[in-house]
Amino acid sequence: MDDKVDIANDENVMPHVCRACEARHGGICSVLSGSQLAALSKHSTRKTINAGTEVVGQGESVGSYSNILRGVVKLSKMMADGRQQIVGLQFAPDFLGRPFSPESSLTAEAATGTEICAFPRAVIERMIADTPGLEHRLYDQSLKELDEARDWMLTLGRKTAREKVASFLYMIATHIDPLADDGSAFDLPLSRADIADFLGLTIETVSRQMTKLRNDKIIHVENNRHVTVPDIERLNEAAGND
Amino acid sequence: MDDKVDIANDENVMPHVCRACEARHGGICSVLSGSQLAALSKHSTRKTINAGTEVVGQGESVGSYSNILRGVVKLSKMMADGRQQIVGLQFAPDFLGRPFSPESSLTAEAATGTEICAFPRAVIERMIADTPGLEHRLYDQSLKELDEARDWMLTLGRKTAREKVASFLYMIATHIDPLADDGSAFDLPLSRADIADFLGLTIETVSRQMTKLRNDKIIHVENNRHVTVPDIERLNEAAGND
DNA sequence: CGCCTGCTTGATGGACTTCAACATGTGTGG
DNA sequence: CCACACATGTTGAAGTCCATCAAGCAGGCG
Repeated sequence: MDDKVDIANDENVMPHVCRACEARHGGICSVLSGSQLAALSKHSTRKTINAGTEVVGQGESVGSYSNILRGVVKLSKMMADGRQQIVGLQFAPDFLGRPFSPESSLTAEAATGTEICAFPRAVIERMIADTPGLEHRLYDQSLKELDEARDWMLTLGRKTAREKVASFLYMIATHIDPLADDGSAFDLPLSRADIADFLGLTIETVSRQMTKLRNDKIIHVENNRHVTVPDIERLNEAAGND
Repeated sequence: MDDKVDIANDENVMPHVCRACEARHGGICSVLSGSQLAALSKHSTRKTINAGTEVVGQGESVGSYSNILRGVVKLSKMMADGRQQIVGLQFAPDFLGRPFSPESSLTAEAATGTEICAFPRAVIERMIADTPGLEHRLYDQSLKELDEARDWMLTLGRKTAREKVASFLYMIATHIDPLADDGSAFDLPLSRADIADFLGLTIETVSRQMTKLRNDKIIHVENNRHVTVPDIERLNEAAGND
């Protein structure tokens, strides 16, 4: 009844759906006890989201938070006249949502086919209040996102189009395939239009810089989406990071 | 001896230096008990920092965290060839430092004459571990900074030079003088060079856009630093926020 | 096949940078 | 007190990078 649960016993309480879940390793669920997982899973729903579908709209009130189980979610902001900027990409097993804010200041949209595990706002917020470890885990993610956002500000403000495109490719290469010290291949999770919105460029400029990087043998492209990087350090140089 | 301290008694323990301190209201110290303040103040040192002096350098290991008591601190990143981007501005009573990271990925420099209250890393980190309320307060600030960084990414990536300068002026006006619904006057905390580094522009472009905004009667400038805004809504429009 | 969507390539123009000169203010030393 | 250097900011002219406008290409699908 109280919270002094026997650990072994507690583990047995862990819901079936959570046992094989990716978010248990690295996601916020990794800091929850078996009984907490059980409580949470009662209110959670898994959803599959097609590429291009909006999860949360800019200015909408937010009813739920989620874990990303698979896929890539893009966070973007739009101006009244339609100009758009992608301000963040989130990968599994990131937590999706802005705690303590009743409405969203940005749009979250699936960039690829995506699977999420959604919980009602109130349940998560109560659990945050009760579980310092959970808040710590969320704080850690927000610090990571802040570091990434600031890195990206340097890219947006001071890099050339070529460096921007190279920076984007380098970021994707290291995120998708974290252990690729040398040689790396991946599918781009974003269309040219999305890449342009991420880099503050136009589609045409992105395309042109991609072909230039291809001509310079820094990348190799197949089917417009599949990229191989023979020497990741050369790409990093092209991105302006020395 | 233990932590069950009588509240009234606890308040009496509050150090003299903290009683009149701005950081007790709104700063992280606002969530600490009197005895915690006492423990912290034993290790704290007040410092006055002249404009232009570096507090922490990019890549340096960080020995201490601080509260900003007065002034404005700019956070910036620099590329190997000297290109620079300011990625954040911090005002009193913000907390200065990146918890859980042994070395800084950015440079912190006083933009104006600044006063800080510095604590050793270890003391703060131990106190964070013991005090959920403190971690929550820091989490809150990092969420606020993340929101600001993402707003700024839209500005850097998608706005014109005129809109960028107007956005900067609007941001300063609302930060310095939070209750100015209509009509507002302030001193710019940043030089033209700093503003350019903040906006991803050159000094000359900033200067030109300032004179255009002046000619359009959206702002009025005295002595290059003192700005008055007759109608804050017109400035907000010029910034592209409708 | 025809139409669509996503991507590439080319030609032109414009916004911002670069280079340069000039203005203003401030401190220093004769 | 003026002469001078130096830092900060403004203004002008020329050049460059990227956006815009426009056409064409390749793959998917009714």
